[in-house]
Amino acid sequence: MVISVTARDDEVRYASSLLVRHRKGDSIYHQGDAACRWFEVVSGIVRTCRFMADGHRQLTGFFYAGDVFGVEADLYSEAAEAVTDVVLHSSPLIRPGDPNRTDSPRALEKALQCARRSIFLFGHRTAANRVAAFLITMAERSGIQAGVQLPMTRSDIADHLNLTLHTVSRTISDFARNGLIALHGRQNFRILDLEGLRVVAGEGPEQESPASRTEARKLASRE
Amino acid sequence: MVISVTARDDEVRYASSLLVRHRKGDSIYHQGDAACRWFEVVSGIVRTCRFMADGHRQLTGFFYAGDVFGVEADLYSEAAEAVTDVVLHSSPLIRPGDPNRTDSPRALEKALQCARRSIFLFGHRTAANRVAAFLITMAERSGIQAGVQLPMTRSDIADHLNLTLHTVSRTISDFARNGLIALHGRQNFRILDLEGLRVVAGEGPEQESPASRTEARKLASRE
DNA sequence: CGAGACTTTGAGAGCAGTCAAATCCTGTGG
DNA sequence: CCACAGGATTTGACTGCTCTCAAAGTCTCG
Repeated sequence: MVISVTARDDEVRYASSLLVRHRKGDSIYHQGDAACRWFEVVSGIVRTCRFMADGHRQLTGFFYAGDVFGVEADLYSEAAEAVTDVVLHSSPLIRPGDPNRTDSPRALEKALQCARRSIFLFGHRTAANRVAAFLITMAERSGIQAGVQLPMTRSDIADHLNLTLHTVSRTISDFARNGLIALHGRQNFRILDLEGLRVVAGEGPEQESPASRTEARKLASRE
Repeated sequence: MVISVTARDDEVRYASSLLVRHRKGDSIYHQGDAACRWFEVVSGIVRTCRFMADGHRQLTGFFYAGDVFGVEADLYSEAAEAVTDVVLHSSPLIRPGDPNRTDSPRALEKALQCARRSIFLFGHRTAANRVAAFLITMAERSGIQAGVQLPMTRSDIADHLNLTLHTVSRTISDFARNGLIALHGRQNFRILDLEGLRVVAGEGPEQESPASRTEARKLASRE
């Protein structure tokens, strides 16, 4: 069942369930829109972002197949955009005349899981910590070790990790120089040394000795 | 209904609902424990924290009266501790012989709301941004403008904002010197200039001009 | 092949972390 | 009631990591 998202009438708006397609770069909903539907990613990748008063962008999450976004109470507090071409499964949050939410606990749990993942990333202190943790997460989510895709731009990654795109770029280049990963083009990499990457992320076996932290820093430092 | 939390038998463990008391500093559950119950704060304040492999602590959230924590799927991914003496309302996540979760969508929504608040804080770039946003949040949650309590230590705040306790202390002192807030002892403050604080947080009216950012920096800078 | 966007790299400045020490509080014991 | 011990907080000096500003390089799409 595929219904164009341009339809506006309530019949479609409140259809219990529909599939929606969006092209890369499209906006799915805007920050401040009335929150009437929630989404589950069928294929492709979505990003949610919030625009701050000073003009800078915070990227609150990336959503892959199976992930849930748009579960909000009143207004969407963040925008959702398609990172790649996407297919979404969309359901109403509230039906007309029915004050009960129709989002299942399962959807909420998934949304919570995604939120926790974002919080976890921010627990890492340095740029190397955060980028390493991000790359590991990407590899785990894609399920493959070789040929992991990074479909988002460096700028997206930067706004997600609260760094600048320069720092992200430098750090990724350093990882490649130090043999932790191998880059194949801009948006494709392979992890060469998962243990080393975990140590740089601050999640490694880490003997708790001050020496090992110095070690991790050396690995992550340029040259 | 008050039942001591030291009881271990299943009758209590799976009681549909009970009140629990904890003293300041007590651990409510540990990272890695089997997640069998979730909690709603009746009074007092709770913090959840995750201990990273390198020994540093990430404080994932503060929970006030009405907030929900401990809603997790399998194991608790973070520890929960009492910041002050607390009273909690506790309910089982799963009942024996009943594979369905008993946490209501409402509890999940609250947990999600708390998670979003944490993510929001991290969207702020500088130390001044984050501390200002944190203080505003604290004031809003306490509902009062004057005499806002900061029951957690500077170290707690630092681990929550991903800063050091030194930077937190310096920044708060700067705010006081610049007339944005007034400190009354260590754990009590009053907002003197909410608009100014919002500007420093990067959430102010902010004319979008480069000048205003410089302005905010000056306000936040020492001297 | 060319235009444009995205990415990489470099140099310098500024902000936050580290190390160190002084000061302030709080609870305890005399 | 006061002195004291211990922890928490504040402050200072310095280092180093990340941001800013700038420019060159690379990839993609028409």
